[in-house]
Amino acid sequence: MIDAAERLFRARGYSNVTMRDIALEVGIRQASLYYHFESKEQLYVAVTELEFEHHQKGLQHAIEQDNLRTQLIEAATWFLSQRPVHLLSMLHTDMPCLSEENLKKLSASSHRCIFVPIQEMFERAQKKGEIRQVRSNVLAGFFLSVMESIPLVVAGKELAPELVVNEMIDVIFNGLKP
Amino acid sequence: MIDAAERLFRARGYSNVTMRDIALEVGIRQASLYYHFESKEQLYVAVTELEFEHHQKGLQHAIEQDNLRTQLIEAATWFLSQRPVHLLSMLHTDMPCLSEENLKKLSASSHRCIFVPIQEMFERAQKKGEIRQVRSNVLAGFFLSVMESIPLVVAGKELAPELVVNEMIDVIFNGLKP
DNA sequence: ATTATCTATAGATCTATAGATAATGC
DNA sequence: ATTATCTATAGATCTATAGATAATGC
Repeated sequence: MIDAAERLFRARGYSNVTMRDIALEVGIRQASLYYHFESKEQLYVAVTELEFEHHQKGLQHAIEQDNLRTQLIEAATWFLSQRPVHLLSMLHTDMPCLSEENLKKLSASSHRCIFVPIQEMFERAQKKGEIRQVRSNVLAGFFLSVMESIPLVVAGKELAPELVVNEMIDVIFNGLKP
Repeated sequence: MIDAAERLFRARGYSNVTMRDIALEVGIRQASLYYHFESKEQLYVAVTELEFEHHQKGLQHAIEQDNLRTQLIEAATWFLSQRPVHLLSMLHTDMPCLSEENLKKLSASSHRCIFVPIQEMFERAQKKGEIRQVRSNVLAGFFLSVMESIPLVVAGKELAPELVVNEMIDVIFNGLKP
């Protein structure tokens, strides 16, 4: 049930999924969903929060690596192994449909579970002298937005996502200079 | 009218804007919109296509620069001077609400007007030996997705977008190596 | 005569609630 | 007795159409 809702919300966005769509996927009637969740909004918030925490756990393995390059590759591998989060779409299109309170809750959640772990990878690498000083929040946004764009860049071509990730991480480290 | 629709669609997405919202913004009644546009979908397509062509024109100035670094800075400056396109959200959340035909039309439009111009900047720079060989479509996706994320990274902080752009372009050229 | 608006409303959804019903566990 | 479903439906939108009306241009 949570899983069906997650799949649909992530694929189409909050407003483009109806309670009927979710019920159909689960194999029950639309009204029956209200026995488990008090509203569509609450269902969305519950599902999305679990998803964020799931990613936080999934990123642990990447964090445990001992150098930034391996950390980023593992983080990218993790994201590619999961359903796309479409974080930018979520923040831009879905969140404003929610109540002020839920918006704050989910924004904080996405920040804590996804943004901060990546940001801290960069910060630790800077402290160890692995990379030079660039605002760590810029780098985290940079990395995450590029992750979001991979499905799009790959779409249509016979191009392996892992290959794109490698090329991308290589650019982050070595730049484009010849 | 086109402008009001564009502002609303871009700010909230196709499904979260009603014809009533647009009419209210314009100062007429909802039904009156149907004198000018045969449907909500057609209005969205018209508005969005104009927007893409507007960006194509705006990117011309960047293309005319004689080295990649200046081209990217001018392109970034252009995007920051305009309402955010939220291209990723559009492609992911809005487009699937349209008919097959309109979806193809707008996908092609966004590719031709926005993606290709950036991609060609990278390709020309590679031919001139300014940068090393990395798949140009990966680089274009890379650059555009990072542009999309800037409003988000900047949000809340007292951080100038231009500063973020500079840091970002510097990373693209020189990498993060110390 | 044409153009651009308006009012009114049909028809389709969508969320959410009320109350009935069947199955399960004590 | 509790749990999880169901049917039915109220109430709120939303898109789009029909037909009336006012203003403009010949």
